[in-house]
Amino acid sequence: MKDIWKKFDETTLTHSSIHHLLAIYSLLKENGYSRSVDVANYLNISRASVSITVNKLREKGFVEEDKNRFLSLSSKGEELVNSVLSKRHVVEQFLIEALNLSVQEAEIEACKIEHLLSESTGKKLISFMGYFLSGQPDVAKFRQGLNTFVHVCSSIEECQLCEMDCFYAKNHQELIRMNR
Amino acid sequence: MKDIWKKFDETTLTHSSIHHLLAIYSLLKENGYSRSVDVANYLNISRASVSITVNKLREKGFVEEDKNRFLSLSSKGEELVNSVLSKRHVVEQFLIEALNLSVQEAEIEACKIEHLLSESTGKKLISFMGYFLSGQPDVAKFRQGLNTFVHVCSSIEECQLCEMDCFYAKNHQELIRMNR
DNA sequence: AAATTTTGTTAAATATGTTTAACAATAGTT
DNA sequence: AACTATTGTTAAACATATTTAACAAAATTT
Repeated sequence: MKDIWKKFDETTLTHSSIHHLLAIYSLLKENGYSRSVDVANYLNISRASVSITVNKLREKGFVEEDKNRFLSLSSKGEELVNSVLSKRHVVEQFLIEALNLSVQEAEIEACKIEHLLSESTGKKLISFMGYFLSGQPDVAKFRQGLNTFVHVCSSIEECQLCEMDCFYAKNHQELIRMNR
Repeated sequence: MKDIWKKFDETTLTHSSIHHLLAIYSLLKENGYSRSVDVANYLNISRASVSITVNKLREKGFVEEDKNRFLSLSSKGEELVNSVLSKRHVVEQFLIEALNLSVQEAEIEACKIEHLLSESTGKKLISFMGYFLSGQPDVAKFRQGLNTFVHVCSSIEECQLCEMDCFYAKNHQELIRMNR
């Protein structure tokens, strides 16, 4: 019950470690190989830092290293990367298609939260987006309505959407512009 | 362009610090006052840790302390708390209403991402949920369709929603159960 | 083969957020 | 007033992730 706020740090791997894995995956896909120095350049951090992190990831069984120190992902590592990339991808789609964020904004936002979403939430969002992108007539009408809808703040008591002060009202005009 | 993954740490305050502020806010609302020891008990961490963090928050101008060491939020602190609570609240609503998460699950997921969402994304989600909860006939039809919709994975090439392997397919039956 | 560059590691430092233990100051009780 | 309990701070320690600098090993170039 308690300590919900501590779940933020209760991840299998840290944000940083996960991005080491994502880097290895991307480099393998792009170049066919991945060494520590490539990861360092990819992530724009020092070789020393990568050395430490990759060794930990190897010890934990996410990464494998061959005789020439070329890196690859274990099946465990691949699974994690797949899960994170899939979640990132749906979140991006939701932000772009449902909330009208730009591709760049969506990329930034999705990268921050991708690894924090649970597997089940990720799957539910995939299901939601499967419907949202299905092209069904009811969905088309909904989306049309969504694009022309203008949310108006009622009093805080009535409005289910805010706490304390009205967060939304602050930049209402600005938002209308962005939301188009 | 680069270093999108580093934005994770580029927050005004850390997750931990923000939860110190949220604790002070909640305690003030609940009890009318808030001391360091109350924050420590609320967050279930040591007094020592709170002492250090609260002093930093005071130096940074988010927290004020009176002669008797009773804590309060500055306007800057209140603004941040309002923003975070508002974002948490919409995210929870989305997870509950659109994705059918339980209240408990939604609380956990929202707490992890609340402070990471940008202001503009928060507002766009509020607008989206304003429409989603508006009760309009088109929305009602959409939601009906959503609740009966079963997402089926096509091949990865066709499906826009996955990367690498199919993340969704793994527990398809399980998901259908959960999504009801 | 020798010289140079690239790559990976290690050590020392910084920053954050924790802990426990010791201590000081304040508050409450008898 | 004296004792006890509560509260806040400081110090030392640990964990994570980063840096720079020094060094060793490997690969490449001349």
